[in-house]
Amino acid sequence: MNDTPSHFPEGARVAVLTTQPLDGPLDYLAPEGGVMIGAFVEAPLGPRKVMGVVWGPGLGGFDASKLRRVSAVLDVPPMRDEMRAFLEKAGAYTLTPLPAMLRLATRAPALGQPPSKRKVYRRGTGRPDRETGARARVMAALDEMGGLALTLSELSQMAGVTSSVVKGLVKQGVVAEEESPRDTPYPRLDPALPSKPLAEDQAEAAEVLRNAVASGRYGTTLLKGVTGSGKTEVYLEAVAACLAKGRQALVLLPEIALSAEFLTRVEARFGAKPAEWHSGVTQTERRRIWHMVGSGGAQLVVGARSALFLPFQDLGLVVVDEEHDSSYKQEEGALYNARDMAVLRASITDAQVVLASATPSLESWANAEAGKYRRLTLTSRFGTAALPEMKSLDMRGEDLPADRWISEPLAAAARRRIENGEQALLFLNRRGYAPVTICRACGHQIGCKHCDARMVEHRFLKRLVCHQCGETEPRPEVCPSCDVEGKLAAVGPGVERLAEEARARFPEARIAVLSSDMYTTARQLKAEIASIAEGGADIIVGTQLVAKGHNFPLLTLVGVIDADLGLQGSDLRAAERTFQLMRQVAGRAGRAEKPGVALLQTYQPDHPVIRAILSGDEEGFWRAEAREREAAGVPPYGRMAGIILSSEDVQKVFDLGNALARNAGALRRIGADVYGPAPAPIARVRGRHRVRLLVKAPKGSALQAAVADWVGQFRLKGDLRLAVDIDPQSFF
DNA sequence: ATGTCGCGGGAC
DNA sequence: TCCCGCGACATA
Repeated sequence: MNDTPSHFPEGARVAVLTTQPLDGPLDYLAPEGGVMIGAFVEAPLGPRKVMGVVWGPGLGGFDASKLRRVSAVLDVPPMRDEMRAFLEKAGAYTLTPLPAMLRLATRAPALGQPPSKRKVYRRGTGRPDRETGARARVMAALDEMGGLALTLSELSQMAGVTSSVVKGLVKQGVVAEEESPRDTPYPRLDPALPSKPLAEDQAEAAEVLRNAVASGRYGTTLLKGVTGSGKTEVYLEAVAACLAKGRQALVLLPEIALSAEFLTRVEARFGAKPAEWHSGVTQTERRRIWHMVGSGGAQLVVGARSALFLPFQDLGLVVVDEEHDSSYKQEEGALYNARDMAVLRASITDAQVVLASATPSLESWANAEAGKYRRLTLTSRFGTAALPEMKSLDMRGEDLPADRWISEPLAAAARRRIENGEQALLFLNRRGYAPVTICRACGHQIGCKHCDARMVEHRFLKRLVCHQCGETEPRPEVCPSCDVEGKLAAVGPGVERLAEEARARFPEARIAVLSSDMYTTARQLKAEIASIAEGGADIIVGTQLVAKGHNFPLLTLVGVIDADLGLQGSDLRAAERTFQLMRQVAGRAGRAEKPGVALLQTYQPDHPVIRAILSGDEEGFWRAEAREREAAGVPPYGRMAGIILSSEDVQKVFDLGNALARNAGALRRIGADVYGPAPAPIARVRGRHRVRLLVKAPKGSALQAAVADWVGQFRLKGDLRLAVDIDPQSFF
């Protein structure tokens, strides 16, 4: 079957894939001593030397006399066959050129170089000339480590001494100083430690997952359960089974930088912290993880989506927590959804996938419904918490002034909670101060110069911001249309304006605002969340930032200011997103020590989505949603369309890119996913321009024809490729 | 990505 | 006439 040679003798023709933005691998001659397939090498490219991977036998079709020789084989274990297969399939799936895929897989610094060293200290053989308290503490600290070495700062901190005490002991040979590579294995995790007691349905689900992992085969399970039903404990048992089998596990989290809580739970279950991979980890640590994952020195990685491209030696389980979360979509460079890539990768390495969510994505729901994914549902809620009671507040009967949004019943409910020492959340999913700025002199609404959206006033930032393409400008004093001064008025609510109203309505209460543009660093945000959780605020005014992650034990009331907000407009996924968001936000009041309530202010209490949210009839909702999509010709999974264009007329291509951005709203209405702002969908590759447009459309459908036709209007010479099936299951 | 080549325009 | 800077181009 497999006739690809695994070793190429000196002088043989080999294909080498580099991270240079070419179309694919280039042919080289194997170096002295030959080279293995998958080997990391250094190869000459023009006047430079670049890193690459031996991808296979030479492709030929290039003048043999012009071939150059691979200049060095790097001292890194070769890339495994399955990793190459994964990168190729994932690249084909997402229409991403292979070099860009390789870049994802080599996101660690100084790959080829030998590991840097640092000094470490352990117990030596000598005896101290004098016994002092400080010296005794150093010895005790080292004895406690049972032969494991410590760094100078770790040791002096543990012993509570200055570094000179340690240095003094080193001179006498009491403490041994050694050089040790920084790339050290992670502490062993012990899957045999006892788990938390599990409720009956948790125990059953855990057993199913343990058996699935034990099978050593591919399979995907959708693990569904409301907030607080104990999904984490259940999938940690799958992780335990995987580790016990000697295989590696990966847990993907959407907001990893904010997930200190999760790491603590892992430590409680397995006795040590796992490796942590996200954009915030240091270069040294990235390198360590990359190497340890490859050599088996890391059993469990907890990470962001890019952790999927680490060189696992034997990956047995991938958990995608909050699988519906949109941050699994990578929208720059390579375009992919980590949820789908997890399924693909697992199928290649005979691993299990657990997709965990309280509100699964329509795609996963459809795959479970079709029998492609196993489904496990957790119903009982663990501990004392109960599902928050959910009620609608019919706003048609409320007589609110035009610049106020908190209804009387909601304000009264919030007041009662605060008086009890509990917390209330006022939720409005709109960043900034006001969504519309209108000129009272001429009626002009300030729009974005680069796309079809309106500019949103952000008073905190003192700017107008486009939420579609990211364009910002200072807040103008005069109307850009009629030049009249002082007539620009803010219309409609944003979270900043809601906070203003809350401060006026509840002058005694401590009010915290949680919106992403108020915090410049994740650290700041993390600190604010922690302080709120400890009771540092009475009222939280927030955007969807509060829907995720952290648990607020004092929060017993969730008030949704405008539950209909997401249902306006004609976004194809509006219903799905609103349903998920409302259930998630309401769940924030379900984790408190006392039973909570969620109040949804709405003008359409009879809207089917609002009714589904209130009744909790998820199955019914998904079925209706799937039917509706089918009727619209837009199935949960569609096709990815890639358009590769020749640049006969460069300006036209850029016009297309700008048109894509300008018409992003219109495209979304027909079900297209437009990734990135203005020229982002365009990549220039060797004189040709590549535009990628992701469309969920079945082959041969009217939608697909419409997009092709639309692109055709630009009269570009190029081929429209509508090829790749986007359901990861269709790959195997 | 990035080094090289070739060309146009400005300074001398 | 020289040289700088920019864009196009090729990389095996």
